[in-house]
Amino acid sequence: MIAGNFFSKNKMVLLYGASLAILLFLLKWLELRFIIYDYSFEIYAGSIALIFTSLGIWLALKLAKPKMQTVIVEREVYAGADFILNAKEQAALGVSKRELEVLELMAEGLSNDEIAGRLFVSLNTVKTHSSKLFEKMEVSRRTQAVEKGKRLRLIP
Amino acid sequence: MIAGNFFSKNKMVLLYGASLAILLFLLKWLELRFIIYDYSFEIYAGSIALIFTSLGIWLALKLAKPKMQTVIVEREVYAGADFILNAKEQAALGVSKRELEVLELMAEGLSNDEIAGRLFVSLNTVKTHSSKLFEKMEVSRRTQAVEKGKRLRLIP
DNA sequence: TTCCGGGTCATACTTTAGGGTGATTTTATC
DNA sequence: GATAAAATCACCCTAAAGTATGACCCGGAA
Repeated sequence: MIAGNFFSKNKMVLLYGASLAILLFLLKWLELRFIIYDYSFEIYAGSIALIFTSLGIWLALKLAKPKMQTVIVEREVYAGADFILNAKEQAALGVSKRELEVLELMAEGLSNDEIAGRLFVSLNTVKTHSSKLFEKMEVSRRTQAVEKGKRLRLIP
Repeated sequence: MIAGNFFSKNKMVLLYGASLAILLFLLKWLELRFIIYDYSFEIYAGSIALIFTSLGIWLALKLAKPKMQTVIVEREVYAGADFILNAKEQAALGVSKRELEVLELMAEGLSNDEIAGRLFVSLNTVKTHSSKLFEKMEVSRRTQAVEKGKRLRLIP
């Protein structure tokens, strides 16, 4: 992409040079035909113009180069910071705080054993919590609990 | 698109050529009017150099401008309702359509057996799909797969 | 004080999920 | 038509999840 642009730019410069040369020759020809004042002066002026134009181009390209390296790639930040717990649903289902904690960790994809480690309790305790949670939420699997929990806004 | 670019570039060149011709003619005209090449040849040459250098700079900047427009800013606010599958991630992970279907049903909280019934395939097939899916997604549990799938926008 | 709900833990058991291997068939793709 | 990828299915085994039951502790309410 960048190399392509550079190539096209060079191409442009060359094209410009060619057209300039053609123009100058055309001028020269016209000059020779109609007004022949100073022969060597025209060549001198033309070459000066050519050289300094190319110098200007080169200078500008050289100076503008660092300016063009603005490559910005922005990705999403996974918004959803605005989570408010649906306390009514929680109360309606009779889900306790601890059970909600378990549900949250379930949603993160943790196993019962990992949840036990996270909450500093035994595996059996987590199992008890999850069992009661499933009963209260009227589901039979952790995946269902997570899905329903997200739907009822018990978890983000 | 490409033809258009080329045309506009050529247009630029032609425009430049025209302006160059005009400038040269103007110079010629000035020359004829005041006859400056006798005593101030240096001034003449210097002004030519100056004019054409700035012309070159201007030209180069003009041509370099479209290069700066290649900046693509991708901002996502994650509205929620409009789900668009992240095909890049799917391709990057090598997740097939069928595996995505299984993942979707997993996210709904269905068991492997239920997924098998939904897709009219055997339980073993679902297991194979899920196994490959987990391998590709680099997870080890369905809950993790669902969580990561939602995060990478493979599923709503 | 008694009672109850929440939290803790344990044991035993069943079900589901997941890993590994191998095979066949369909479907693109070159 | 050969090749590769996807989809299908089976069997075996282990790990994890889920069910059932019982027990203990603790703090607040009746």
